[in-house]
Amino acid sequence: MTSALGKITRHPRLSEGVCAELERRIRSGEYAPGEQLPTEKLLSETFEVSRAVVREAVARLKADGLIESRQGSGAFVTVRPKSLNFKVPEAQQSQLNMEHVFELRTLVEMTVAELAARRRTTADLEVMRRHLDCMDEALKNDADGSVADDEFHSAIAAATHNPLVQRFVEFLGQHFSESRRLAWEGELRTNGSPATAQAEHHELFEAIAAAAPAMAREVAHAHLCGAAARLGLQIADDLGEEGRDDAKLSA
Amino acid sequence: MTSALGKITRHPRLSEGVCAELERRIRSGEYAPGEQLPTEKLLSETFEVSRAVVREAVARLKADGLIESRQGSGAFVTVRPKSLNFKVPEAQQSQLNMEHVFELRTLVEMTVAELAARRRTTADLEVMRRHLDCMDEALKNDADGSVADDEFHSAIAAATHNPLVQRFVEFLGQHFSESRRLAWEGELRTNGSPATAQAEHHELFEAIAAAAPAMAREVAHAHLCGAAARLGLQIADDLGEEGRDDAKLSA
DNA sequence: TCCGCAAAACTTGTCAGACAACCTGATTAA
DNA sequence: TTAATCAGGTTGTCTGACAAGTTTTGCGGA
Repeated sequence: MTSALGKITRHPRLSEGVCAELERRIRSGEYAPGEQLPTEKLLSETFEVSRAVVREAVARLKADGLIESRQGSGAFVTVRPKSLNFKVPEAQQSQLNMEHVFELRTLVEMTVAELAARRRTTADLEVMRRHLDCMDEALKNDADGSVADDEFHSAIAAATHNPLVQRFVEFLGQHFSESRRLAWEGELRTNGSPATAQAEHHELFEAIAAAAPAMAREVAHAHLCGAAARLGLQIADDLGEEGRDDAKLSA
Repeated sequence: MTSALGKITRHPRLSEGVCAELERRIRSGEYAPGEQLPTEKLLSETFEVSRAVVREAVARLKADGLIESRQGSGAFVTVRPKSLNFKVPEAQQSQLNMEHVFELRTLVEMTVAELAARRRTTADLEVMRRHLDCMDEALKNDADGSVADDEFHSAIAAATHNPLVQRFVEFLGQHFSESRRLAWEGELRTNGSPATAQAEHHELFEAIAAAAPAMAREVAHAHLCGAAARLGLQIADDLGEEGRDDAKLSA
């Protein structure tokens, strides 16, 4: 029953199969933007499932902003995919994808560190200090400091006083929460990774506390590049080096 | 059957009301992370709706990553909201919120322009050039150049050769697609806004074409600050001015 | 022929009940 | 004590029906 395309695989949740197939058809352009997609009745017959399953799949796609439905009229592919949510492709095993995520993260957190150095209040600094101490403690006791690690980065983002920026930094950070726990608890520990990272954290904190934006930016860059390297990710190194930017021009 | 008494409002889609109420309870901590939330049967009785409605609301929250359900066991609030999607709060009317979005956008696109100046190929430049010409044309003919505007910014992001970065830039840009169309067609047009913006676009293109990262960053900053001002948004101006960063320190 | 308007025919939204698949905890037997 | 079994609860799916809203149809009148 699982012919190549157009059908749905049966074993997982039925609605997920329908959902995936519908999403594929929309993204492939088989259902064009603005077009009305088949009625729930027709879809349920096509996929050989009940209408309830189709409705659940459609509900999910509505939540994702891919389709809109009007009672009595039908369901339509959203004209301008004003998808109000941003999601990272599921292919998380992909090394390349993780490198892309990490580059975006680096790109953002560098400027975030810079802004934090300009905007941080003493209250912001206290929060950072607390999480920094937590990590120091964890380092001494061979404990897991990954949570404090997360929260330290989050505290820096909070110092921009832009809640959206903070949420985005947290969002990106979540993609590496596993990696970070491994760095604190796994084999990498014996490698001295946490100690190195913590030294960088101290540098970063000092730069922000000293209200030195350019330095904070630079240190954040170094820290994130180091973190990427420790995770075995290769990211381009052309993000930093503010000073010699346009020197390259003549070359 | 009879409508809610302070529970859920009835007029919109019934499932949306349930969804909103459940999300509120989760975010408020009433349903703590990891906790099992009430059974569908119980929820349907509480809200006085059918189980189908509850299921649809739950499906949406599952799609958002707030809850997970296991057949036979129950539905649980996701322990660490590893929400694999990032969404901007719905309160779009909020001026403050839009300013936060715009600041995030500025923050990202500045560095994106910088990266584009380093990584762009001649093919990338051609694409930018095409959209730039489109806008020139639209400017002459009093036509709508907002689509080309979108695509110009997207083309710059594409020149980073990081698809995730491109998607994120497009995502943030979508939040201003309406505003941008108004700028091209509405009252702002008589104000000369599109002409000013287009001049900045040319500058940005030149900087990227000349492989001048620092200049591209600076120009992008100016362009976005200008765009914010034209939209009546007030965003902080402490994002640019790389050169005199640490001069402030002594002050 | 053309127009206006009401009825018919869909389509989505909601409801109700039932069964299947699955998990959990308690009971019972070895 | 330990292991198998059973009963109850929970989500997943199915079926059929009606409510609410939209679109098309078709008829009567101009």
